Amino acid sequence: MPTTSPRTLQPRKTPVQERSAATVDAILQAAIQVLVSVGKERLTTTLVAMRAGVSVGTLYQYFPNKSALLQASLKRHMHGVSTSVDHICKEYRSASLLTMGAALIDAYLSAKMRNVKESAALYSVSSDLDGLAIAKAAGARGRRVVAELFATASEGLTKDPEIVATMVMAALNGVSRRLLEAKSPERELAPLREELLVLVRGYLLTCIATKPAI
Amino acid sequence: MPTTSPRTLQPRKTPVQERSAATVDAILQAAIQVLVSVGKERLTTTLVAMRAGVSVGTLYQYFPNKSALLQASLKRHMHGVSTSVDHICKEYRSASLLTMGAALIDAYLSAKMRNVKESAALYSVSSDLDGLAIAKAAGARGRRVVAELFATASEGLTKDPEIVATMVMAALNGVSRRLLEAKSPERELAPLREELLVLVRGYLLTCIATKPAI
DNA sequence: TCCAAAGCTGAAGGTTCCTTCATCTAAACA
DNA sequence: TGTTTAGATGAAGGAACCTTCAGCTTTGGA
Repeated sequence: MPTTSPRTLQPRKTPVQERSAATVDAILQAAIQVLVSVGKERLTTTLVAMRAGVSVGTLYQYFPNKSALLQASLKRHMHGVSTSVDHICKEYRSASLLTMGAALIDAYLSAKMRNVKESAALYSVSSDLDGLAIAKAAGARGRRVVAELFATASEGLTKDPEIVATMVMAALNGVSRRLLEAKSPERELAPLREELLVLVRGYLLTCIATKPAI
Repeated sequence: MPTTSPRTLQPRKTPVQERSAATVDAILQAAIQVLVSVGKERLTTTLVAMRAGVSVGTLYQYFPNKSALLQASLKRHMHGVSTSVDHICKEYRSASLLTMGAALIDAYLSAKMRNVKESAALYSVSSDLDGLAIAKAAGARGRRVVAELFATASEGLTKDPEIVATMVMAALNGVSRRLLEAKSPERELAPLREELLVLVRGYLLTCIATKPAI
């Protein structure tokens, strides 16, 4: 019977044996697969369990409800992208602003393009009420990290790093989305990435006092 | 009983008397209101009908199913934005590229910001399977119209108008989205619009041969 | 080898909500 | 005023699907 879903969205059981960790992983992967193949509207917990090769009951041992399952999938995906961005944010501290911009674009786009179908399918999760909060949080976090990176730019910013980060990430998101909903994202990647570099470079040049030769 | 929904998403009855046209309008408005207040997940046809001050049966006289209702709402919203963009695309033919860019930003942002809650709520509709097709089509159309506009720029483009339009619209979309999911979009509008102008101007300057003074 | 804990099962309960249709009311028109 | 047609009603049918739980199987250690 559908109860009023408990607001705790943590797994109800934490894996202790190794096999159950594998089960959780299988369920999470299956959720993505089902999402990709039938879409969020027609995704059912039974379908996900089947795809994972377990029974529904097992699914509910690790996720209190369907929404929690979807949120976990989204978090996992977001975490992958965050990790990529975090990584280059550490690597490029104190570099030149244009280098940072280029590295950011590369990292973000390749993370999103690693699995196109998955990234595209998760947009539907990130726009319902539960998913939106996660997406917003991830966005805010990314913005903060990138702003901190920009603040270390060797040239020195003439603007608030926060707003510069906001604009760059917004442009990046806009292009990613456009890319992911294209008929053939792979084909469009190269030209759009190139052009995005131009866009971001042109903008970043307005954020520093002295303009470098290239 | 839920039948296999007919794939024709046209209204099943075309209003002939004036009152029924008013009814359709009320239903469409109510759909938006319910969407804003409870979200797509908890929107039900009965709720929409109640809000519109009619019975469910009436709703089903004009929309074959729930999905069609949502699609009609989305189309209506998209059409509003399209109209704004189309309008400035006619008005600014043969103007300078930078003028076009500024006008486009103004038109697009003010159309989206006219009703913030509505625009934000409709993102959830435009990411399910049915809505996505509509959103994609609207995006493609917008891109085409803007590319045609850019092609008339007085300076003459050094790049494919299509890709220039793609980038500008992607950036515009990215910033809109960021704006609409902010805690207080109204407060952020002015600074982000300003910065978006800088971003787009910087980019458009790379798309023409001779650079104007300002 | 045996037991306790962890993990797994899946039929069934129960709720939600879409959709229909027989019937009623209002409008247009002769 | 009577008739026809458009428009509106809302209770009820019934599909879909989330979630539970009593019992079964597997694992790991004593």
